[in-house]
Amino acid sequence: MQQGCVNFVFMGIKRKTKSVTTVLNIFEASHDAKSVVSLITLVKNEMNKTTVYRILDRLEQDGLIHSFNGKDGLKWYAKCNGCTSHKHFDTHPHFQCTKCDKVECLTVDISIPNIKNHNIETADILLMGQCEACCS
Amino acid sequence: MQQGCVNFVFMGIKRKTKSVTTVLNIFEASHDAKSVVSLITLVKNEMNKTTVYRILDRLEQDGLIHSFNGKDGLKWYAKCNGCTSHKHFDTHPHFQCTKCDKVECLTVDISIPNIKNHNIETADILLMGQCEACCS
DNA sequence: CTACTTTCGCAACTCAGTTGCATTAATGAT
DNA sequence: ATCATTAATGCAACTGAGTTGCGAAAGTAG
Repeated sequence: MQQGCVNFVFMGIKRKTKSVTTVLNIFEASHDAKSVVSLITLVKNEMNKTTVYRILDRLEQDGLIHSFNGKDGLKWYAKCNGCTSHKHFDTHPHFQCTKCDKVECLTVDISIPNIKNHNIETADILLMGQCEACCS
Repeated sequence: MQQGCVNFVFMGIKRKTKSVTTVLNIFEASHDAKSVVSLITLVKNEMNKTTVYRILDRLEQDGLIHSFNGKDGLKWYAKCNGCTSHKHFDTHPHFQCTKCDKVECLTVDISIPNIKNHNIETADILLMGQCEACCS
């Protein structure tokens, strides 16, 4: 018998704790992506790093946020417009600034060609260069 | 005054040691990408892991191989056709199989759109799915 | 062969991410 | 409101990729 939080479709999150709310609020506040490392620093007075990792896992399971690797191989998370549904299907590209490291979700569509004898399911696309602030 | 190895344009590699030859031969033998982890295992009887990291660094400086992050954030290297020159300009996509983890350099061109107020310099594109062997 | 300098091996380290377990707290049931 | 259940948390210890410093080994020019 399932209990609570019926709005979380995949039941990654089953109890809405203070920590979960804190993390969710951060993602609501800005749609910019955040590295796990920066998130841990951001909430270090409120919760343990293990908790951060586990909450991010669960939020991703529920399709509320999505993850990808930044240019240094570190893990980043973001809540983009496409993240509202559990039908989260993600080929949208990300942009990371090579000067300030900021990461943005891009709304442009990049078409993935078919590759002979390969079954393509997803794509991670990371564009790199200078962001608006660092361009000028 | 520069010495030796005049064919290495950026002088990452200055001395052709046994270890360098070993690593280069691996990349010559197959154009499939290799993770650093697998390379270290492959040559563990011949050299130290620190040496592997340093040789890969130098070979990349010289444009003989190129690097990128795999789906788990681990570093991979490959020698593709485009790697022959020091004018190595790399937007070619990679493919990683979600079943067997194998990575291939793809020769298809994926066009990167311009992003408003952003200066795009490079792109890491990783397609994922099933490779030829794992499709059937 | 010698001198110079790159490269290597080793050991110790950093840091992201994980795991196990005991404790805490959110939730449904009473 | 209280109780029982079990998800979620904190902590400490761990794993594993990648890095660093330094003394020793080995290429290369002369």
